Amino acid sequence: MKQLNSAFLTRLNRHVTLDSAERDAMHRLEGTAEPRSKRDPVFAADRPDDRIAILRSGWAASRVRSAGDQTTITQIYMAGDLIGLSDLGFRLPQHETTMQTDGTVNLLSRAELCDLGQSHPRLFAMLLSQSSLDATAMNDRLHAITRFSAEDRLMHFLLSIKSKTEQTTEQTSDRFPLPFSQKEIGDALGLTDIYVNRLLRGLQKAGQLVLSRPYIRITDRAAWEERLNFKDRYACLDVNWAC
Amino acid sequence: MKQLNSAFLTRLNRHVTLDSAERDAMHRLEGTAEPRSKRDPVFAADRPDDRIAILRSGWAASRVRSAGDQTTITQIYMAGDLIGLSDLGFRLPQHETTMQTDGTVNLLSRAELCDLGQSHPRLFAMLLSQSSLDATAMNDRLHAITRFSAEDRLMHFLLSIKSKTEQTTEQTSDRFPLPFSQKEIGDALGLTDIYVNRLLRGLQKAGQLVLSRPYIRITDRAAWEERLNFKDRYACLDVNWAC
DNA sequence: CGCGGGTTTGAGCCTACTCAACAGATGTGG
DNA sequence: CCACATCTGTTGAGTAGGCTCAAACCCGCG
Repeated sequence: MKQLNSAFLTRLNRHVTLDSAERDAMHRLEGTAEPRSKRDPVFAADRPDDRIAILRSGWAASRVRSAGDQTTITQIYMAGDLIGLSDLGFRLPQHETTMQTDGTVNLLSRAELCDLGQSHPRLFAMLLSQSSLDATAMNDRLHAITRFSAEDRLMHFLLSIKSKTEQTTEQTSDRFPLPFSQKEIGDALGLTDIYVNRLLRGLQKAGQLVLSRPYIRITDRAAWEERLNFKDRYACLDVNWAC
Repeated sequence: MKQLNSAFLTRLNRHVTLDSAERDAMHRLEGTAEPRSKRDPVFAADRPDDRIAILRSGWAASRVRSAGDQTTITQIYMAGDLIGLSDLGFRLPQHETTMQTDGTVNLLSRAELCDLGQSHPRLFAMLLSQSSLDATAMNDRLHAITRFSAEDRLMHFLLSIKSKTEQTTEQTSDRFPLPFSQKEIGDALGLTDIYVNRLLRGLQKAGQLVLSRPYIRITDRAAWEERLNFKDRYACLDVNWAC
């Protein structure tokens, strides 16, 4: 299979068929890929940046921090995700986004984004769809963190990571990567690293989980989804509404 | 002061100056207002609805529900807010949105939204800005719920409601409306109604709060903002980036 | 070899929950 | 207009889930 040049398009490709003009527009837009190492900021930290990024490979994460070591991981990005949409309404980035693994990104300015909106409204609609998907996933996550027990929260987190990896890569194996320390998982779930550890060990001991760093396998995914009433939003995305 | 016809424009008006063509476009788009009573769904529940709504007056709220009475209020909307952006990527609404007070809404189809994008890209950019603002507020909220103590969570909630009301109405009084039962506040914060009650009474007894249903007054707002390191995102919105 | 980041385990504690009961509103039908 | 049902708010007593503190272990790395 021919490797598409655009990570964003690769993602969309399973939902719509694009004409060649649209493909070309995206390719031109994405330009060249910049490498980033683990822990690097996605955007250079030194200057006010009005750009957005398309993550081409690797994982990234956004954090909110407050007094002391109070940290929350608010977003997790994988190949094809758009980074910086939530900063569009501000002059300065409100979010701190760093690479979670080594990877590459494409940077584009808001002006380029605008041009896209006018010349290819359908692509723009897809962008909106994608961002609505993120918002929906966020709502689900908020609900899980707000109302679930610690164990259910952890399960929900793992299921949603798994769903998202499936959106990105063609992969039928149950095994999927989990490039987070237990502390970081805690920061995503509102738990202590220590408690995350206990939960993981517990699940592993109960045979529900196989942990082989940095990979993980959920033994009986269907049972978990049943138990949590998990909805795979990624699976029912529909971007064919553009005029 | 002349009352603008568009709730969305009224909101934007403090950030940008719009030309008359843009105003006209919005007015045409919004069309007529439909009344809704408290607890009514914003969108008619019976048919798959591909529309989005602009809330013209009153408050609305979105909920996520899971097994039993596990409910989370994920979004709170006030006059001028756009409802349904997070469903754009789906055929069926993923979110259950109901009126929190009596009010009125304007409904528009996705097709109309698309037209707007092409004919008035600047308005579209503002729409994106607005939605990025919501996403940012959501991230802050996630952080608060994830890492704050119950009392801090409640304070954060009240501060953000207050900030949002200021965005909507020109109001210098410290007093602001809080059209939620204690159970609903709990659903927004991940707390029990009983515990919300204890917290509210405690704060009131400590003189930090004055409660006169359905209004509330924060006695020393600055102190709270200091304590929580509260950032008023609404205040620093910048929509002047359209090409 | 020492060092630091991540993981693992134990013991004790506190925050926020549960259950229960009642008082006040609000609303509804006769 | 009252009687009844329901929703909301208030308070008390007891419980437990997830936290804190502390210490060890593992592993890669300089």
